Amino acid sequence: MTVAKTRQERTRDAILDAAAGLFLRNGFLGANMDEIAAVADVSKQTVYAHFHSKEALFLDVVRGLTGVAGDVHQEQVAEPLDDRPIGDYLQEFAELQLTIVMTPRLMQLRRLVIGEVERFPELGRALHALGPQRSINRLSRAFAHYRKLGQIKADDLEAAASFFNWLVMGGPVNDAMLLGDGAILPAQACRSHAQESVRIFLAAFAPR
Amino acid sequence: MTVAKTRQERTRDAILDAAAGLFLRNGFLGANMDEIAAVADVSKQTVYAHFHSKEALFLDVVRGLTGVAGDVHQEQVAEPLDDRPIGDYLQEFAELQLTIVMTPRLMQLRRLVIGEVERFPELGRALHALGPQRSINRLSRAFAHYRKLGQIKADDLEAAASFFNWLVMGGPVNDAMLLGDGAILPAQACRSHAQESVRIFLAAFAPR
DNA sequence: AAACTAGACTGGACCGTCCAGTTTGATTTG
DNA sequence: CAAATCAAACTGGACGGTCCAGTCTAGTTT
Repeated sequence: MTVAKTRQERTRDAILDAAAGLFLRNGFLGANMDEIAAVADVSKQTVYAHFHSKEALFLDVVRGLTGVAGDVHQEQVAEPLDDRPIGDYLQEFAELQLTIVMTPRLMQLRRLVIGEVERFPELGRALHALGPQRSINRLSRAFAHYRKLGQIKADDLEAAASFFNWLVMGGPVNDAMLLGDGAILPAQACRSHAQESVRIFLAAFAPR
Repeated sequence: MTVAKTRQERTRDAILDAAAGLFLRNGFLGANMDEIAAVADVSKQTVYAHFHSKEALFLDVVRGLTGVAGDVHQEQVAEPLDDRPIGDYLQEFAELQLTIVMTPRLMQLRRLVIGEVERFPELGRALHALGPQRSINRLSRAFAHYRKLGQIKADDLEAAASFFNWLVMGGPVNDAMLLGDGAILPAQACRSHAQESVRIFLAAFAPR
């Protein structure tokens, strides 16, 4: 287990935690190192002992957040390779996706990265690869499975996966981006939104 | 016409132009007033004669950009109220939407506003209202028309409009947000993307 | 007379460094 | 086993250097 942490590790985690909060709220330029140190309850010198610059700290923070986000998603979404009908699989996928991705923390991360794309383009690429792209890849693999079973009809599976993904996520994500965390869908609405997305998708991609 | 501008107006426009470029590239905190004055070829004092603070200038710049964006869209998208079949209308709508919205300038504006949503929430609301919401409202009205003609079958027209909108825009917009302006679709790809979006939508919402 | 210029200036924020001392926790020693 | 020792980690606060919003002044253009 990773239970026993050294003092160094605990300090480092405290700094990363404090920095995450302040960067997420204030952006890269809006956050300052004195406050990060204060919130982490650590001297400024210690911050610089662990991270040699504000930029390095920022990169570590954001990479950590995107990595965790990607992993959580990876683990929770069920595999398609059983005998469930495609409709059930898509419904579960959509609901999980909505509840995992549509959290204040992840929406703030997304805003932060988007706002800094000019300054840190690699963060945008990383969030893209671990976020939407990862979901689309998973869906593509599931679709290959369901195509063999004759439950779906499509030439370009990745394109189909992308359409389904944005059918589900497009509205909610973009509302949350522009309207703030208050626009995040309640769990109730997620169900019916997912349901209608699945209906539309299957109307277009189910054989017959 | 608005051809003859006073000196004051010309100066003001030069400042707004320079500020737009720098804010779009560097963000609110990343841009500075000395450079804005220099690029506008104007003294700093003059900048402050026209805008009493950096924040006021920023708000004017962003409101101007979102207003123009909304208007251009408003004017160019054709009215649905003729006897074209719904497929043709949707195809044109989608292609226009893609070419008008997916420009570097508008994507930069979107990134800027998203990055500053915490600091300036009203800008997020404005961009939402004049961007996605406006398109969705237009579509809703068109759908009401087509429903009367029996060319579409849906209970909640606004929900249907939203699904169509994000079927078209979801992937492209979000790619451009995270991957930068290089990820903007070439005109060629817009056509087929729009085509497939229309096919999916009509498979789910055309009667029969 | 109104609008604008050039550039010096103020006050404050903030990154990153420095340094003299203290705490922590493990190891060694009596 | 308890006391002494020790290196690494951390403290707290001062400080240099830079950047920048906003003001001021004295002069120029239209």
